[in-house]
Amino acid sequence: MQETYSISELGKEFGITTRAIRFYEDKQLLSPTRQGSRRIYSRADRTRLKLLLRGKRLGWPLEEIRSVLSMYDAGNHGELNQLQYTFKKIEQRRQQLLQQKHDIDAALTDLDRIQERCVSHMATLNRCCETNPSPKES
Amino acid sequence: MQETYSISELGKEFGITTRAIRFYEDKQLLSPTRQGSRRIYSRADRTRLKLLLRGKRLGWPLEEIRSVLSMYDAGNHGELNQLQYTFKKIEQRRQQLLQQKHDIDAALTDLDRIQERCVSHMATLNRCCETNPSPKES
DNA sequence: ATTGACGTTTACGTAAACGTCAATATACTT
DNA sequence: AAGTATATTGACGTTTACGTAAACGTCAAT
Repeated sequence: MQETYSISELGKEFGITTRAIRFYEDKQLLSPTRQGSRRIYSRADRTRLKLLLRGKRLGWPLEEIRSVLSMYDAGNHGELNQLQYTFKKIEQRRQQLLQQKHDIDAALTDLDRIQERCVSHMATLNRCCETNPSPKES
Repeated sequence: MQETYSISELGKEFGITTRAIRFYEDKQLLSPTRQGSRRIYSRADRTRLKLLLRGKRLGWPLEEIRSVLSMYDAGNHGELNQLQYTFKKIEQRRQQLLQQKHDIDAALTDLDRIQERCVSHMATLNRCCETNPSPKES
């Protein structure tokens, strides 16, 4: 496992363009160090990117992803009010995630039903016009 | 429960603008009947809209939502190849949903950890400067 | 010395998903 | 008849999330 990564390495690993990665930096989601003008990504940076992409798969806009990523940083320090605020924010996020989970379960149930209907209709078609009656081994 | 709905009724019920609803129609996601020029939404139309919004909560682009909605229609009829195609598509969608579910579980676990760290740090703060030592009832 | 791979910034383009008027029509109410 | 509420289409604007060049730097290998 490497210590640092170039921008194109990360791009290849995660299947995104370097343009996208630079864009995320522009939006304050990443902040790699530099060697001259070149970006050097640490393991922590890589993890951040990974989390970012997970957020994307869950359909979050970048702005929300940014606020979630800030929670990862904010859990350890800061003043009492800040921590309480973070705590609350996390609760809200949790509720949204549970809502999404319900939506997923509902969608999966729906897909089950549709697939069943699909199968039974295919069976009907097979009974109606038997062009391919139980193939035997040669 | 009503038989039909106006566009603004649906908008209010689901917390979206009529502009959005018309936009969805423009994109072939809805197709209400008309009374003159006015849109009349049936229960089936309402259900479709509900499914659409579920897709939105899961972060799907409208184009994907359209293809998913078409599965709901396509399960019952059509030729064998069509049904097999639909079947395959459903499988793909199922995989994506399972992926999302994993992402959600991972995110929930992360939130747990952050919150714990939050709490323990708050406890530390309390031990350090006891400005509010265990309030008693008056 | 040049080629090629990789990197940089700057700038303009674009698709998706609506928002925001404006002008107009229809329907009900007072 | 006039006002109010609700509807329509059409056109243009906006935000998000990048894509797509353009023009240039850097370094290693040929």
